[in-house]
Amino acid sequence: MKLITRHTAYAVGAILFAAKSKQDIISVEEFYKGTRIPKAFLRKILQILSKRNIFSSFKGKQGGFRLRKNSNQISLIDIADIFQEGLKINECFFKKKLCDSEKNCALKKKIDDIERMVVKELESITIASLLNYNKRRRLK
Amino acid sequence: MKLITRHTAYAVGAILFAAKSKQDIISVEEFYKGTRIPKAFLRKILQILSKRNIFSSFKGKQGGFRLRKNSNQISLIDIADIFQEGLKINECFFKKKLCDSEKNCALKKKIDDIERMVVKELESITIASLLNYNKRRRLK
DNA sequence: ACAAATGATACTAATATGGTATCATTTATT
DNA sequence: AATAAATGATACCATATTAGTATCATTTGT
Ligand code: FES
Ligand code: FES
Repeated sequence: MKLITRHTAYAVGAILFAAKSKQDIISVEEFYKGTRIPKAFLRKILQILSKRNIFSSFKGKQGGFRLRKNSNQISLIDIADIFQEGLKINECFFKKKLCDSEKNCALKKKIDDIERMVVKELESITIASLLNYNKRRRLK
Repeated sequence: MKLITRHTAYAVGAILFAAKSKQDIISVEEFYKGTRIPKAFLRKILQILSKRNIFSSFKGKQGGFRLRKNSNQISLIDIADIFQEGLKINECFFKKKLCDSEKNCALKKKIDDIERMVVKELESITIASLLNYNKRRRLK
């Protein structure tokens, strides 16, 4: 079904790594060592995340990225929004005819409802909640 | 987000059309007139739906397709299952490393939960419920 | 015999996703 | 001042998925 794409998942991976790290500024190289996400790709993702203020970035020697928000202030929906254009609600699946108008298209209405549910769920999943999940498991 | 693809939506359109029609056997040409879904494509979709026992098909002159199930016995999940391979639950988004093992990957767990929710919702949307929705609107 | 239908299947086109490469710019260090 | 280590911007390529067309074979009513 692909609720999230690899971009999103990788971004989450990078953010999780940064959130766990005690280091302040982390370079792509270091992210790579921690996550094994292909370096060039990872870099592009981090650049985008910087532009969107999830990270701040520092050029030049000793440069890298610093997580800019607290882990409970970042939710999956934020990340998915950045990388998945399609999060916007779909338009008419048909080219009319099936339903008199898009406004009272049963299929569209129902699917839109589900999408809204999914969005709400994604909102509720924060980076912090992911960290916690892992921490809890580790205790057992 | 694309919970359903065009294949699925078209299939639903064709099924709705057949369910509403008083005609018994309907040819692709007639489906086309009713739905304006591209004929060749529609035909392929109907063929697939026949193989999957949603329609029975009749070759030769006066042939076509007859809806084989009652409209409350067909749910969106049935159709989506046929046309969207990806309904199966996703595998690891990464190539390991981020999480120790796929079994206790927080991200995957949470996304899987949402997917199961979506599946349940799709199950609850029957062709009959779509027909009803439209009927109800029309009364106002 | 023929025309009107579907079956099977191969092919093409468009789009979205995933990923790489390169040159420009900035900055800490020496 | 020179250099090396970093990101910024951006163009490009590769792959997969989705969407759609075309064609030949087969069946069947008239
Ligand atoms: S999907 Fe477009 S009018 Fe129903
Ligand atoms: S997504 Fe694969 S181990 Fe977490």
